[in-house]
Amino acid sequence: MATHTHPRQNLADLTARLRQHAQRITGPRQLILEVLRREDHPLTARQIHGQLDCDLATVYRSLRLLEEMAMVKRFDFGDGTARFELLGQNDDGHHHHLVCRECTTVVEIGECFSEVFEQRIAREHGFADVSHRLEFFGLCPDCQTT
Amino acid sequence: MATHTHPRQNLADLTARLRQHAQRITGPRQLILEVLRREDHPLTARQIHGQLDCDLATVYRSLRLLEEMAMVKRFDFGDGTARFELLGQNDDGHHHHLVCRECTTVVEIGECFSEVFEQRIAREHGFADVSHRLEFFGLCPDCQTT
DNA sequence: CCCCTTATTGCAAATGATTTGCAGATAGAC
DNA sequence: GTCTATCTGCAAATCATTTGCAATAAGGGG
Repeated sequence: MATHTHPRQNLADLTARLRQHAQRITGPRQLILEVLRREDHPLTARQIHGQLDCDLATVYRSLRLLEEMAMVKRFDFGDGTARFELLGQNDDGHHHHLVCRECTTVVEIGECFSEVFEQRIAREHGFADVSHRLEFFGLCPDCQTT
Repeated sequence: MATHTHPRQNLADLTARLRQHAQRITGPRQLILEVLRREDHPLTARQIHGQLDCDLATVYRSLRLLEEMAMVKRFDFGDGTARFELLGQNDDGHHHHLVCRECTTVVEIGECFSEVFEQRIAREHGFADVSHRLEFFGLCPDCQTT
């Protein structure tokens, strides 16, 4: 589970998962899943909305729902805009990214180095249920030729 | 430089540093430095403004200036609100935090584990000038008794 | 296949953090 | 003290995200 995989799940499975939790299987919800399914990288609500034909508010509402049912994971690259990735079954989606400061190209980083430290930090400070958020930033090969 | 220190710098030094870069040594700018100087933890612009008597916009403008001159460092805990900490001289301010998900109590984490990985990740993906952002989240001792 | 109830959508307005335009205020050089 | 460019305060603008509400549609029951 250390490696980040993109199983390219089929829509039927996704719909089934959606059905387990959500009240209604609606057009917008399926469309959002379709968009996320064909992307390898996290998308903003606005980017998703751009490939769809429904209200932006609906995109936000659906993403929140999908996040609550652990079908989607929210990432934060510190630019004030949330990004979303589809999660596989039984995947907690924990992984990291390497983001280009210039062009926002995203590389998925499968491994996680900080898990070991989580334990120690939790113990040292008496915290429970400790998780972490780690993202890398730099200049991608293309953007270095400035 | 691995440990995060709070030298509690004196105001004269801070003002001197401010003078090196900024155009004017103004009241608001000195006040903001004073507020940050007596806090051990990152503060939001609003929190700083609460202890001052100047416009919120001025606080934002000043923080931006101080950040540009590396006297202040901006942190992002993923809640949509930036937080700021005073930096010591020649301190890049790189360190991490352990934040309580309930009460937002912040523990400063001096050590950094990810530096080693930065190098490798940069090499593996051809990125240059790679940095990272890492924050831990959990439940502090007080908030576990729910 | 239609109906009915309730969840969901679209639209517009609200929110909250942060930024910006502009006219009046003020550091700091002379 | 004067003068001028840099600040500040205030109000309005932005941007991501949320929310109220009336209109719409999903899907269980007949």
